[in-house]
Amino acid sequence: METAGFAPHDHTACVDQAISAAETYCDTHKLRFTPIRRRVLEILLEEHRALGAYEILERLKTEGHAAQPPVAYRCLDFLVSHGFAHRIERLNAFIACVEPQENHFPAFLICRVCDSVAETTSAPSRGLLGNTAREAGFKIEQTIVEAIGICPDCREAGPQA
Amino acid sequence: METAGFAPHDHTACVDQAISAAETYCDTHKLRFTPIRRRVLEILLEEHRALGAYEILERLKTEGHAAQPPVAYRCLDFLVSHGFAHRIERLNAFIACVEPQENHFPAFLICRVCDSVAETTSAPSRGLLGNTAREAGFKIEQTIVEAIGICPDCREAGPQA
DNA sequence: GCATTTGATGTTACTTGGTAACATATATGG
DNA sequence: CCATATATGTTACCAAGTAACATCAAATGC
Repeated sequence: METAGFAPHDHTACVDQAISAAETYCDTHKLRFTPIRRRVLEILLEEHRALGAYEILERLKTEGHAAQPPVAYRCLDFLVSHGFAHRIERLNAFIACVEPQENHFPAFLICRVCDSVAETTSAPSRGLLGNTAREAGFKIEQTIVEAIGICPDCREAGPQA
Repeated sequence: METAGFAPHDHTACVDQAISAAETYCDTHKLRFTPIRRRVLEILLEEHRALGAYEILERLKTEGHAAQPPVAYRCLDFLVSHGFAHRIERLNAFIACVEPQENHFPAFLICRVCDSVAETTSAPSRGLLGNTAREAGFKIEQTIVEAIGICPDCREAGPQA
């Protein structure tokens, strides 16, 4: 399954690398990278697509973890608030960050046909939006940028209008 | 209640004007601006803030309309798909468009303290995001841009961290 | 003007997404 | 090793959204 960058790459290595990067980051920032938090991040990395909280919960359940909704949401809150994962508002779903701690202005390309998600960057608060906000006295803390459209694979597969 | 532009204006006039603009647009485009669609748009315009579908439903119910969820969602789908209203993903809510048919790249400033929403414009698909998408072969059809932060009123009212 | 078709509304029943509140366990700092 | 903070487990709920089907009204063809 290759959806995140619409291009192939060595997936096993990217999972391992991301996990150990997260481990290192948590060590140096005195965050607790507990087994269940780690496991949820692994699931997101392995699937390499946007997963709903309840999908994650299902996987945890089959693996013998406690699996009431708050379990998943708490892990996801941790991962999102520390930049290891992102929430995709349009899909009510979560996806592992491809560049943790590096990119603080993530933007997403979301295919409306297959729901694949690619992460990229954008800084709308530096442009028109930022100016407007400044003039209005609104202090921007975070931006959500999600582009909806058709990914290259679905485009080739046929016109969906 | 002044939340949309963080600045005062003549609200009664803006409701009337928006409704008759919608009416005219529907006439010329052979769309059916039915009583319930009109009423939902009026509610959004009157409240002048982001409303959940179920809040709208409550109001319809007290006014004697049918009020099962699909009633609200269908009206909202109509209003959104024709540009009379927008969906605020972050809030799972809907708000009347301030510039129907004019601005096809809406962006929103959302106060995380009072949930007020201001509409403005942004065109991220013209910048970095657009370039990345083009290179990847992703065809952008719509963009969601929502900035989270603190509005001027809440900022004055006191520091909320 | 009447039948046909198309689009809108009404209604039931259900799925998915998210959280408050509280009990329990596990680290970590004195 | 005790106190405190933080994380996990669990119950019970609330909020958001939709599929499917019945009914109704408006436009269209004849």
